[in-house]
Amino acid sequence: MDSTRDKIIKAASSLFYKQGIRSVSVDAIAEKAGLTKRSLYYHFKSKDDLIEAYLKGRDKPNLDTFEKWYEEAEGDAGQKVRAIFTNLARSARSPNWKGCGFLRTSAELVTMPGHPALKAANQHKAGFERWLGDRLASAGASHPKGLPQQIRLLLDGAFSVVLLNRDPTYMEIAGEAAQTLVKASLNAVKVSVAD
Amino acid sequence: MDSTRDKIIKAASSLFYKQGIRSVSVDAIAEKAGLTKRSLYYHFKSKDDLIEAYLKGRDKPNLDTFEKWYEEAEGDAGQKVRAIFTNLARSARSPNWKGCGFLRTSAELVTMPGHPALKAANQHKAGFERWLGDRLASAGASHPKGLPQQIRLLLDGAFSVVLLNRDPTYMEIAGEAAQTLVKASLNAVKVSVAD
DNA sequence: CGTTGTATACCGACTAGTGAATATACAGTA
DNA sequence: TACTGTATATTCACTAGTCGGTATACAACG
Repeated sequence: MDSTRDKIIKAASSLFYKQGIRSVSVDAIAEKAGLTKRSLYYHFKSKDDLIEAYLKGRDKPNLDTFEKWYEEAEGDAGQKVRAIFTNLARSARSPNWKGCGFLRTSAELVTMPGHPALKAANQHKAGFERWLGDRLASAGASHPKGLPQQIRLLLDGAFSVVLLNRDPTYMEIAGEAAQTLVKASLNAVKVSVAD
Repeated sequence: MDSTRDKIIKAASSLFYKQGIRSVSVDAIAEKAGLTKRSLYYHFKSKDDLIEAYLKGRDKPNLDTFEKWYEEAEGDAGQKVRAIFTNLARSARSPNWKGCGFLRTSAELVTMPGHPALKAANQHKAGFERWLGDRLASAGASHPKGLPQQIRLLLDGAFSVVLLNRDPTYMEIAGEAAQTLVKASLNAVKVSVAD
């Protein structure tokens, strides 16, 4: 039993992800949600408000998916990180896959720095880094200087590259690189402990 | 002495890069180019045509800049690759910097797979990988399996991340990671030769 | 005379957002 | 039980403006 507000967010999210922000009209969202535009404007004060709600609503589900992929993977931290990319590669093979909604929205809203949706996108990505840093730290790679950021760079790079060339192989390549970096970081710790 | 066509491409490129594709009207481009819309449509058959010309026009200049940065850097291949990211970090500190036009365009045109502009973007990125692969190969990292792709992933990742969070530090972090990967690849070759 | 290029003026479709009326649900009260 | 007040939620019809693209005309030039 979705509230009306939830129905609107669902409709908006689906359309925004599929087609982008500017190319989706408020009319289209209202129609998909099964109500008139005027009703939509009763629940949201503007289209910008809707964009923000879209990204805020994707934060937890996305993070939960990463968490699940990481947990159910076998092996050491490097292999578990790599598993995220492997799973993403599988997703990317679906024709419905359209890259990362956060990144695409940020590309479209360059003219609006400070837009609340961009803040939400930033918080989501920062949350991912924090989560990854925690996992890595508890795996022994204590204080892996810049490692979560490096992996995030590979992840967001893979999103962008595969969106452009539609070759999910790049997702696997990014996964290999991420595993290499984790391994290098663990070795560095081992060496410094041995000294 | 720019031809009318060149003036139009310049105006379009400037506006597209600054504001994105959909948010720029053909009227605005015509005005910036100093002619009427009807004249613009004499030289280009559609806005899509203009988008394609925009990206095609950016291919060589961008590649040349990378080439220059690589050549003028000191040190081994790893350090030269890293220099590209360092230079990019400097660019990214300018308020006019708006990420990678190819990537942003690809994010905006998700609904138009096969769009000629997307093909141009793909060719540009493939050209970058080829160029990088050549440099790496002649530096001794012969057939560095997936290395140019990995570095491209870091590069495009850095474009996307810095566009979102406006923190050029990530450009440097990507540069470090790229250097690490080059070094690891060179070592792997050394080891396999020693065996 | 014909080709190339420019200008004015316009088209139909679509845009985000709003004014004003109305339907629905539920509280207090006689 | 029946009436009334009020907040919530929804609808239709509309505004004022923008969009990509075009019909028509005409000027310059070889």
